[in-house]
Amino acid sequence: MKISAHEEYGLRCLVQLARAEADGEFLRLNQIADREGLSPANAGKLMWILVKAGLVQSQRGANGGYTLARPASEIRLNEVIRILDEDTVDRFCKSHTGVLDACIHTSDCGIRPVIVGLHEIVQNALAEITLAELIGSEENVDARLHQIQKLQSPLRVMRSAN
Amino acid sequence: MKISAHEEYGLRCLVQLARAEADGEFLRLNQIADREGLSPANAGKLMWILVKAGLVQSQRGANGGYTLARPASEIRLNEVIRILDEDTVDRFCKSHTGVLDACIHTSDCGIRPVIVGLHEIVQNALAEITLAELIGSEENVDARLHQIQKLQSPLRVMRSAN
DNA sequence: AGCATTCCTTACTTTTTCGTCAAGTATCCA
DNA sequence: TGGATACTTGACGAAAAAGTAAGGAATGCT
Repeated sequence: MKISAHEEYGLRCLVQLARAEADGEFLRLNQIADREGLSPANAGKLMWILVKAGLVQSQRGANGGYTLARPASEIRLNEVIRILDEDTVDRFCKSHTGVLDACIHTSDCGIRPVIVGLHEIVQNALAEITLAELIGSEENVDARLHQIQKLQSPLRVMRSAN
Repeated sequence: MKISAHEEYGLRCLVQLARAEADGEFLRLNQIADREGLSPANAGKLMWILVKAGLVQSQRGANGGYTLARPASEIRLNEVIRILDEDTVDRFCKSHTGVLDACIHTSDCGIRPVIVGLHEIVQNALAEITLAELIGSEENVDARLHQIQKLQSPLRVMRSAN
């Protein structure tokens, strides 16, 4: 259970665009790549995925570049992760109805709901965070995360008393 | 953000052992492999990881096989997933102190806490489920999952009113 | 119109992960 | 003690993911 390179780097590129959002300026591919320390070719592929999904807009030619298609405050991380996943997931489950009910090989054991439920939990947590919240300091983001997480902790506290 | 083949299959093999727990019987490699539809060679490798981690015990020779090292009710899924992850994670972050604070390349953006926090949320959710709870019907497991998830929902309900 | 800039697209290479095989070793039973 | 059973372990090949490279297409400037 870990996030892929696509997800992490794609998200980072989006954060760069969110930072540039205030200026209303376009960010060139080289700028994005430099700031995240990855090759222009690689960043280009990531950006194309995000463009295709309608999350960012691109402008070709001189003075071109990338910019967010919507305000950063209206872009939630669950959407971002879902888009960046699709590339790799599509092959596995061609028709992913809803979440991914059909992906898991049919079996009579109780594992399928675990996998599906786990994804739901992750998606719900990600839905609580917007791109705009990621451009602040690390402390703020961390606090936000633990605020979300705290809604989940009562059970743990009760149990950890044994 | 998805679970790897190691994680899914390893977990399934453990569920098989949990089912056999009541009989106090050992399960041979072939039995496990047959019931989960994977090759004996593959299942063997998974089982060895679990043996090495101390989660299951193995008995060699005639009448040998595998059995859980602890009661299924005392094995939580977060531990299982962590063990099955380690194999692939070790390469990435040699010294994973605590969760995985050092894995993420040092950067000044706010993404690191997102990744770390996300893992914490997943781990906490998994910590609420034991192996014993997975041998019931799918409906029960599903209900258990949504019970855990519900602790997280108030925020979502508030927001979805816009 | 022509040229420079920048994104777009496809194909290829490398790396990592997944699964298989076969030889090795321990245990039990007759 | 000998043989059968069954786990152990390292090496190998295939498949998928990640990253790279190069030619094509659109845009703006002079």
